[in-house]
Amino acid sequence: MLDIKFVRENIDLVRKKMDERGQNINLDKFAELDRQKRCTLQEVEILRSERNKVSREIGKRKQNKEDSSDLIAKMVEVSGRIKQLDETLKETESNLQDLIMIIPNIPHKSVVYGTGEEDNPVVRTWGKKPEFDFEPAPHWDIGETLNILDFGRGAKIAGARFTLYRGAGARLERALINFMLDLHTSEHGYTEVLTPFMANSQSMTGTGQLPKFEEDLFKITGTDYYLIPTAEVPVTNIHYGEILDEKDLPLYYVACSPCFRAEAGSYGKDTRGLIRQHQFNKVEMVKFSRPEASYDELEKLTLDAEEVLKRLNIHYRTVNLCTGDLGFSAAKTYDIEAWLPGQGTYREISSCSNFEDFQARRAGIRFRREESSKVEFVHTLNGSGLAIGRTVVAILENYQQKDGSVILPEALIPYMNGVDRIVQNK
RNA sequence: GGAGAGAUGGCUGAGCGGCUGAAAGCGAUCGCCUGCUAAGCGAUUGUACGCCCAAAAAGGUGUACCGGGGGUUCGAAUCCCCCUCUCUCCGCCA
Repeated sequence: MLDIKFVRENIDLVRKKMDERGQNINLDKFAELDRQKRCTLQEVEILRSERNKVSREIGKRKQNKEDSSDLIAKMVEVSGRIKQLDETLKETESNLQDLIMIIPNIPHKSVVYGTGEEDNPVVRTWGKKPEFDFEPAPHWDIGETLNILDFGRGAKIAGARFTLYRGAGARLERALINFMLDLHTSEHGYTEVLTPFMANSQSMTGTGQLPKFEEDLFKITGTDYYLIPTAEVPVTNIHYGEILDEKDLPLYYVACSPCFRAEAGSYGKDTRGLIRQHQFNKVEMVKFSRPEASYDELEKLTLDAEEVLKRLNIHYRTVNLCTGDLGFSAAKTYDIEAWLPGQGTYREISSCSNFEDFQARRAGIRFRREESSKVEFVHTLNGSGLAIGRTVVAILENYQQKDGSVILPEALIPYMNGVDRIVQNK
C-alpha cells in the first residue's frame, strides 16, 4: 500500500498517477475519511489522557483512604464517551483501510504512459528467430505426438487447464527446475528456499493478492489457507513483520514452487497447450533491498532471468511494461518474452518487478540503518527465473525438427541424464 | 485427537489491578579512564499514530502497543472469555 501521509500530502499527484494506470480510485473519499479519522482520534486521545490522569488520582486517594466517588462518577461518563468514539474511529479506520488497500502502486518515472501491452516499449532483444524448412508446429501438437504431454488425461484427472506430463516431458520439467536453481544459486548468489505451497490471508495481503484479487486464487474451504499463485507470496513473507539489519541487505532468495491460479475471467483465452494452466511450476527470485539500490537490483534481477534463456539459446525480447499494463503492486516491471515459432509470437516467460516499499509496508518489512538507527521499509523485488511450463513450450517449439523430434539445448543435456533429443516413444 | 505448560523490549528474564513503556542482567551506542586490549565508571538504548514547532531534520507533547480479538473495571501486562502459535506427554501417522 501507499504511505497514507504521502497520499494525504500529494493527493493530486496520486490522482494523476492512478489516471495513467487507468484506475478509478475515489481519492475524495480517501481525503474525507482521513480527515474524519484524525479528527476523531484527537478527540478520543484527549479524553483518554484525562481518564489516565484522573484514574491515577483515584488510585492516590484510595491509598490515602480518601473518598473518590465524585471522580469515579465523572470517569464512568468519560469512559462511555471514549467507548462510543472508539467505535466510530474503528469504523472510519476500517473504511480508510479498505480504500488504501485497493490503491495500486505509483509507477516509477521510467515507466511510460500506455493503455495496454501494445504500448510496452521493447528494451532489448537477444538472439534471433530460428529458421525452419517446414511449418513449425505449436507445442501442443509436438507434445502429443511425442507422447510427453497428455492434455486429455490431465483434464480427466482434474479438469481443463491441467496437464499430465509423461516420460521425457516430465523429465524435461524436472531438468529445467534443477538447471535454473543451480544457475541462480551457484552463479547469481541466491539462497534456495523451499516454502509452504499454501499461505494464509495475512501473507496474501502482504504481497498484494488480497483483498482485491481473491477471485484469482484457490482457497481451501473451511480454512484460512490459499494455494499460492506464485512463490513470491511465501518467499516475500519470510520476513513479514521483521526489522532487518542493513548489513544483511540485499537478501537474495530463489524458490521453485507450483503456482495455482483460478484464471477467472480468462475463459476462452489460451485454451490449448501449456500456456495458461491452473497449476504450473515456476522458479522465482525474490530480493530485499535498500531503497537506494532497488533499481540497480531490478536490472540485475532481470539479467539473471535473461541468462536462463541465453543458456538455453532461445530468442527473446525484454519489454518495459507501460502504465496501463503494470501489475497492481509493481512500480516497474520488465517482462521477458520468449519467441514461440509454433505460434509465431512472443510470449511472457518472466516478469521482473520492483515493488519499492509497497509490499514492505503491507507486510511490515523494515531495516535499520547502520549510522542513523532509524527504521525504514525495505524495497522488495521479484522475478520469474523462469516459468517452467512456458520454458518447456519454448524448447519444444524452438528446437523442433522436421522428423517430429525435439533436440535439447546443450545446457540441459547433463540434467537429462545425457539424453540430447526427445523422440516419439509410445 | 486426548492431557498439561507457556507466549513480556535486540536477547535472557521479573512483574500484589493504580506511581510499569515496563525491574534486573546481557548486548549495543556514546562519553570518561587507559600506551593498546580487557576490566571499570557514567549516560543512552522500542515501535506506530496524532498534535505543536519547522523548509526539513531535530525537538516538544499526547495516545496506543507486554501473541491476536473481545469483556470486567474509574483504571488491565496483571482478572474473565474466545482464537492463534510454541513446548511436553499419550494416541495416530508419511
